[in-house]
Amino acid sequence: MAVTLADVAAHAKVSSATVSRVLSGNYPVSEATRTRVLRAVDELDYVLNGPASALAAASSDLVGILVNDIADPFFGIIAGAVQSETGGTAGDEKLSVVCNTGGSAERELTYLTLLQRQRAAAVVLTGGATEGTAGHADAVAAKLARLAAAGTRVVLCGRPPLPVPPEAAGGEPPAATLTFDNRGGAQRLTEHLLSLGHRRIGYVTGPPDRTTTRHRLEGHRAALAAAGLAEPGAGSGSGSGSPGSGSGSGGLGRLTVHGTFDRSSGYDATLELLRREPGLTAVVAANDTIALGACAALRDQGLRIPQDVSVAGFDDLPFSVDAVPALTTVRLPLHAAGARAGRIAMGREAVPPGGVATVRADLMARASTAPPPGR
Amino acid sequence: MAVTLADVAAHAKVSSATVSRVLSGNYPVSEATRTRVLRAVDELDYVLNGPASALAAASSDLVGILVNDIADPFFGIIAGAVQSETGGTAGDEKLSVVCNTGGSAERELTYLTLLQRQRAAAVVLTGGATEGTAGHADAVAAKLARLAAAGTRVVLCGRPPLPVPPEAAGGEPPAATLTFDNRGGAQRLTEHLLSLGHRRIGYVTGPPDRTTTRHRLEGHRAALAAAGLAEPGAGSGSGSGSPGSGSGSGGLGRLTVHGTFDRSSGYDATLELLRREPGLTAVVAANDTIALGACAALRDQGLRIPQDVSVAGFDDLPFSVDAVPALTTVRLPLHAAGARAGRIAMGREAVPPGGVATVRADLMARASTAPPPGR
DNA sequence: CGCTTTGAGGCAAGCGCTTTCCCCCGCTGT
DNA sequence: ACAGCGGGGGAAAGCGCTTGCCTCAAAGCG
Repeated sequence: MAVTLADVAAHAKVSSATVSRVLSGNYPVSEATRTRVLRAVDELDYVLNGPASALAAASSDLVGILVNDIADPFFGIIAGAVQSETGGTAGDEKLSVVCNTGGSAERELTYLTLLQRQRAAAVVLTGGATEGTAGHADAVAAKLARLAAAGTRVVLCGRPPLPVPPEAAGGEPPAATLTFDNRGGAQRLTEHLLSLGHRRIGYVTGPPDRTTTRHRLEGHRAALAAAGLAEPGAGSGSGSGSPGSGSGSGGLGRLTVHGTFDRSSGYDATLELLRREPGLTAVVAANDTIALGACAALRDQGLRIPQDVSVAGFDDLPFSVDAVPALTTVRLPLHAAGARAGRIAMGREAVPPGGVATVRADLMARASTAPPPGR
Repeated sequence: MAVTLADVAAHAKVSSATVSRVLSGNYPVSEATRTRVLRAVDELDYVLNGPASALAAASSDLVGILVNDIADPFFGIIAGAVQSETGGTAGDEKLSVVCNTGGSAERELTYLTLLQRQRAAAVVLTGGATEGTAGHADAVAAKLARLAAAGTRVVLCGRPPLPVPPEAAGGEPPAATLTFDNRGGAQRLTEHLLSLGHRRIGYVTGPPDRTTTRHRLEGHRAALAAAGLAEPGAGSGSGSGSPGSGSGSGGLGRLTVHGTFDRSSGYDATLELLRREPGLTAVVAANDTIALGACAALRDQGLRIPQDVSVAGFDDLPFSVDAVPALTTVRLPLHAAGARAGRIAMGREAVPPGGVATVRADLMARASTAPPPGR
């Protein structure tokens, strides 16, 4: 039905092999022939058959990007940056397949299989891995190893490195990893609050089964602990290896409330925090979106920011600087990290030594934090 | 190198045809055989070769989504919604390929060709079509017609319908279209401001070569005109057919300033507006992001919102309700529209009669607009 | 009881490309 | 002038799957 290579070949009076060579460009073809072929391609309006090409060449030009939620600017920015490196650059353009996992390891696995099926050239995984469902995390790791073995480049961006498989401890890491310094950033943020004089600091976390959530909380607690303010009932940030222990909401201190990474949970959690500790002088949120909800809740309670209560977020999404007052937060260089991930995925940049690079997370002190009312 | 169908067949002691039938499921296979095959698939860790399958079956399970900028929540939300319908639902899961066109018709064309090459099952185009580069718009339309002819479902979401090709005036429209009521929404928004008593209303538009920009501006002017306030030098919203006339920034009234769809252009444009007309009592922005920039600019000039100047946006992105004060805007049901586009793309929902459906745009009057200071 | 119907599964022909061989032709070296 | 050589181009063998067609056996029928 459609125009095929053979049609073009006939039209240009050459063999189909020649046409293929002209199109792929990796074989010497005389100038005369090349123009003749190109003319024929043009006249017949020929478009290469991707599947056939991929089958014959045993490679495709698809790059997969797994995100938790594409509607969330956090992921949107990363995905966009990855694309800017993998996308329609003349020459070796790749098509990027963005897959919404919703943060579920199960769907992650599904998509990974789908991408494996397409023989994707590379896969970039972003977002926190869900650790909840025990078997899945391992299954994901195993799948990634298999993808890597099949020649797909695997890059993790903004998630912790894969556990090194015990059997192949010496081998190449199956995935290049760009991990954000969530722990350090969170720690610096809370230190900032402490140095302003805050002592009653509430914390609104993300979903308990995300590593991102856990690492940020650990940083927060480390800062608290260093100031001699360890919360009761909080097992301060220790080993990151043991998933099993409890489904999450146990063991949190009185000033820590779990939420999801969205605005309304930030709103509700802040109300809850206020109920538990009316004398709160600061609220730290696990991300900017939660912080926005926190601001709304505080304002609805008649509290002024930052005069009565300071608020801080994490991520430094574009809207944060426009919040009123401008939000103190921790900047994650999402675009830069995504772009780097994209370059690694394209094989244009070397994998960081050891397979893992930590991306810095800088404190952005802005107007939403100030000394507590007492001082 | 990889496990193939034949390997599975050998392992299960059946022919490869049978394995294929078991996997595709559209052919009667006895229960005993099916389990045997499935077991073999499992044991060998077999993954179908997508390209080979697509080649043989002459169809693929890719859906393309073209957006201007995936990092922009406007597009992120639509893309996410499309995916929720086309994505990993058990059974006929499709992989969605998100392509950032950056609003350039040229890149749009590039991606369309790439998708055509992949024999995509469907393509959803969002975002305003750039009309600037004359030939490209036609080329895009022609390409879409060709895609449609080749069996790819084409859906336009949030952009105007394709011009009906003169030759095939009676035929099926090549694309199903979901178009936002930008003109009507903008008109209602400006009417709202007028009814509050505003007369000196500044307008910050988007890029001049987008239909979205134009339609919103037309609605704004229609409202102005109806109130007897037509701006000098503004050819009030008339025919939408003639692209050629001028590259855009001519013909705008004194109170209209062009920007791009981003925050900083909103900031700059608002400053410019203030310079031109210090007595301004309201600023209408072509979208929420611009409005945020406008708010920042006004605030930096010591003006209060809404007591001194009212501000309104368009789109009702999630952050708009959290702006301080909450932003008056026009709500576009992005998620619903995207989901519907996805369903149409999957062939699960009928194309609207005539091929075109208009999606409503409702005024959301919030705290950022109030009567002007005089009254 | 022999013959037709029917369901399950095998055979093999491609799908449209890439790529390995190989050949042909014109050029250089001696 | 002839063997040698190298570059441009053709023939054809797959790549791994889907599917039309056919076979075979068990079941249904008169």
